[in-house]
Amino acid sequence: MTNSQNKTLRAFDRSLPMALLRAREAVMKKFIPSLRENGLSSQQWRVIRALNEEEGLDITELAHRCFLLMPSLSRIIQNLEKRKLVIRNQSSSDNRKSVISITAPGKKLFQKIAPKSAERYDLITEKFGYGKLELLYELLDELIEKIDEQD
Amino acid sequence: MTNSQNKTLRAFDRSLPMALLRAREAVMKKFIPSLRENGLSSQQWRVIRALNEEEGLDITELAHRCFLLMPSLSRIIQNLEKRKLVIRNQSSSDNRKSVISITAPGKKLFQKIAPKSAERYDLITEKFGYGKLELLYELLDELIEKIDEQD
DNA sequence: CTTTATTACATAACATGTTAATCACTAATA
DNA sequence: TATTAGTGATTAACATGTTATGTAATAAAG
Repeated sequence: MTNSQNKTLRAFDRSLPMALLRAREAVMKKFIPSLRENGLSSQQWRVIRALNEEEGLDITELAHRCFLLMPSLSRIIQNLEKRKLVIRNQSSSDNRKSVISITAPGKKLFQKIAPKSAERYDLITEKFGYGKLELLYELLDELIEKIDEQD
Repeated sequence: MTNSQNKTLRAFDRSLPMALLRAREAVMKKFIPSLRENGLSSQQWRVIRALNEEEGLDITELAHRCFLLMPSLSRIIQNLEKRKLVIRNQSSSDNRKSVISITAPGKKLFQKIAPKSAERYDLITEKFGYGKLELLYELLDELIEKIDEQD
């Protein structure tokens, strides 16, 4: 019997979006405070982290890597730019493009926060189990893959 | 070797929050348009759905069930109230409490949208597999549980 | 009964999510 | 070359996320 044959929708505890939201919330809960202490939102942290991984990314590429929409990222970069954590340069080959790089203070901030992130990740790995975590990643990847090939 | 011993953080494709965010996005992607056609956001839909399941919930309980913060829910209810999709009543036992109920038009709207939601869910179940979906739910629940008992 | 603490909810302020519109620049075509 | 289409990025407008603060009602303590 499929769910659509039920007149009543499955309850929230069997709602996949809600389950994913709750899990995400649980994972990040204890890390957010250390970000806030350093004046960063989780989105700003994603940008800093991406730029630390690879310097000199155009905004479209950055949006893709950080899973942010362009308007959000546009504002975030303006914010980080004012705080001298990132710097913007015009692309020489295409004047429409801005190339964003992390600054020295940005890198310093990253170095300060990164251990907290790793520590949190290790704690979760230890508690939940490495194997299960890998399995979860696999399932999530496969779920996305199957849905995308459908849509 | 634990990850924290690496100087470089794991890349985004091994970031659990990002993986959960992407999965959630994939799941909801094709359902959002049918909500928008009916003038609802996904959060407003959660509220309508919760109230259809059980009428007469106070705002705090509603926030808990919909996994929304009170300020967000406060605005959402004001919005839905203006559109006559829900109605607010003062609690007789406690004058601080507002009891929210779904209206007849609200129910009608729910009935219109619910099949689309169920259809989407069935499609995902079919493509991904019922067993894997159940396994995913279990893993997510256990992840949350383990993290919560830690924190 | 009065003071104090707590609870339920609302509001403020700012960051982000989201869709649409705009603007500047580049590419393609007549 | 002039026109048109496409691309990269920003801005606008509104809903939501998030923390802090305010307010009224209730509960607890004295």
